[in-house]
Amino acid sequence: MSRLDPEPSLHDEAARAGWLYYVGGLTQDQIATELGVSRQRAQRLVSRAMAEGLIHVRLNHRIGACLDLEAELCRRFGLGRARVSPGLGPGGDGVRAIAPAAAAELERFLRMPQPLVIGLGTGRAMRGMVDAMVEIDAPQHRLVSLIGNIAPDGSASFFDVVMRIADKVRAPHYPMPVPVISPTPEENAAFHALGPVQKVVALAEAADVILVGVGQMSNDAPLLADGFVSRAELDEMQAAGAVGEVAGWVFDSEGRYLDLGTNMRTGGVRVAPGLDRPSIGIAAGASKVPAIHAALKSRIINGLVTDEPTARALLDRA
Amino acid sequence: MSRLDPEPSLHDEAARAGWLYYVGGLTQDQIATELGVSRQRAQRLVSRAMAEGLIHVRLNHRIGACLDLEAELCRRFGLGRARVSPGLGPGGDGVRAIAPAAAAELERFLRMPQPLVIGLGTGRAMRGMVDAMVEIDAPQHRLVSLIGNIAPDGSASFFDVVMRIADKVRAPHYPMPVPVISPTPEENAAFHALGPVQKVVALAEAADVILVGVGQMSNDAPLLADGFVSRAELDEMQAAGAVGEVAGWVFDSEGRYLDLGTNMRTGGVRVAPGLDRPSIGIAAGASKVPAIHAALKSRIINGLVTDEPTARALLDRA
DNA sequence: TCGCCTATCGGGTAAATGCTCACATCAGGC
DNA sequence: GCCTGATGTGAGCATTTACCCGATAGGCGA
Repeated sequence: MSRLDPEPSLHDEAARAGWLYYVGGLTQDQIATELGVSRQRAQRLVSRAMAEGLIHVRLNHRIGACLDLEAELCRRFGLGRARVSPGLGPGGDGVRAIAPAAAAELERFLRMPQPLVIGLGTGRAMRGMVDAMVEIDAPQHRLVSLIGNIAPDGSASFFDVVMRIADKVRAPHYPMPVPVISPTPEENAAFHALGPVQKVVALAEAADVILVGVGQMSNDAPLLADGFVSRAELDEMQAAGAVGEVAGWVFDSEGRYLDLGTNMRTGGVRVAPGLDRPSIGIAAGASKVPAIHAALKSRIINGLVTDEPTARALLDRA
Repeated sequence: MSRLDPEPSLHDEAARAGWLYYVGGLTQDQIATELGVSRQRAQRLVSRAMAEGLIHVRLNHRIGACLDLEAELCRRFGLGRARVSPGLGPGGDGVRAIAPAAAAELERFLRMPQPLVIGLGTGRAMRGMVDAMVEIDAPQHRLVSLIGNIAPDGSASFFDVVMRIADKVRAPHYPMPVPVISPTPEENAAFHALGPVQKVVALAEAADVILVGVGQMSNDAPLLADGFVSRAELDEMQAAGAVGEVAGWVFDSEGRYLDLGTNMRTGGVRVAPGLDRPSIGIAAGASKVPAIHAALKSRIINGLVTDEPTARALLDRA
């Protein structure tokens, strides 16, 4: 039936194979016949469709245990909103578990008709969220990055969360044109003195909704791994009680931002504790529990998307 | 089907197994270990999760060939909206193919903030649509059935599309409290003279959006199979040129409603040709091509959700 | 033009999956 | 008390899938 098509692209073919497999329930053998390719190619197309995120799978059932955890999180931390995904077992990846729930949460805001300014952080969890979301037309909103988009080594691949979302929803987006962390406080101040930067900062500070990842500050902190902070500086901040960071801003176990280390040179805007607007953390994983707990305590975040084991650990702590 | 016997723990377990399998990518063996059950049970839970629609799969890529068909359908029939799903191959089931697309279409309307009156037909395609849709809170809308909900044999299982949707979106719904087809025109008129019926009819006639299946009127017409029309009457209507029906109202190959047969005794409201509001047909299958074509010609429907082979057949015909 | 390098292909195979069947359990009726 | 049908369970087995590997073709620089 697709014999008349001039040249279906690889993506088209993969999408079709995935469709036949997951929706149609055909075997890969049947797909191979249908598409006129070998079994092996059909198998590759199917797995490619999945790997490239052409196929979206969602769970349409709220598991009781997760609902209970959500209610308890809301109660214990006074949250406006909590979503708990089922865990993926011992070897499971927290980000993978929460990505669909985070995407649903983002989509919820995107589908609101009134124009919103949506402030966004970065990180693996945010990236997972983007990959899991579907395309929606929502040009009424504005997407603003809370964090600088200039990395020390110039690589920007890590910071395209805002761009990728904007791409999927066809909404205007505002990257923060400053270094994530400048070499000196002076340079950081110089950047922030620029008119265009101030405009983006003002927009970010007025964000109606904030979605951020939460980073931990132990010895394998992402800030260290990605080269934003030196070992010595990490030691200094740890000594001062650092347990986590949101949008690059480091805080202690009570969720108070520190006045030292990289916090003196971090670009972009910090999420103010105790906002009345939604400020939702997207984070899961045993190592992040102290960081999430601190951010919840001081209400840097007033909403949370996490997974089952992390939720349990947070509640055990309180 | 299992709506009446709620088994929360079983559902939870199935949902969890499906989650681990489809989202987590675990093998059934690992799931069995994780959940502490036998592999066979894990397998059954996974397949149950799929069968009961706990797991939703959607294709997040518009295949080029389908987009082309959509554009061509819109152009050729002056449609406001057309959606074409990839076909499912020779043995494929059209309803299964279009269910996700139809669900997405319905969800699009449901997510609109302004209150809508949504008129709905029945049939396998509509039923598939409901099963494929996710739960959304949309209490601002009203769902009204276009077709009577009293079957000749009293069974109502076929007519709970509106109820099921209302269930999923927690919106008020208005069944049409008349027989689908009354034994005599007089009885039908008597029903329609009742105050409450007139209110529902008025609501249905003012519907902002209409979603209907399209039935065919050949010798294996659903109206005959379900006992709404006798063989003799079907013959009579076929002789008069009947090729299809929408919400029980039979029309000829030009999409003109007939003035004979069951049309004299059909309850509910007929979809007026040439409405300016969206009137979307949900239908696929080779046997329905003449019926769909007729409905499109007279603009009983001005939008269409169908699958690839049906779309091609419709275009070949024009 | 040659030769290398990379991506893809198809065959083969071990692992994973789903299906059927025989049996256990249990509630309800005679 | 015993039958009986419905429902669920585990084992075995055929089918299907995922992955490894050598072969091959096309791109690209020398």
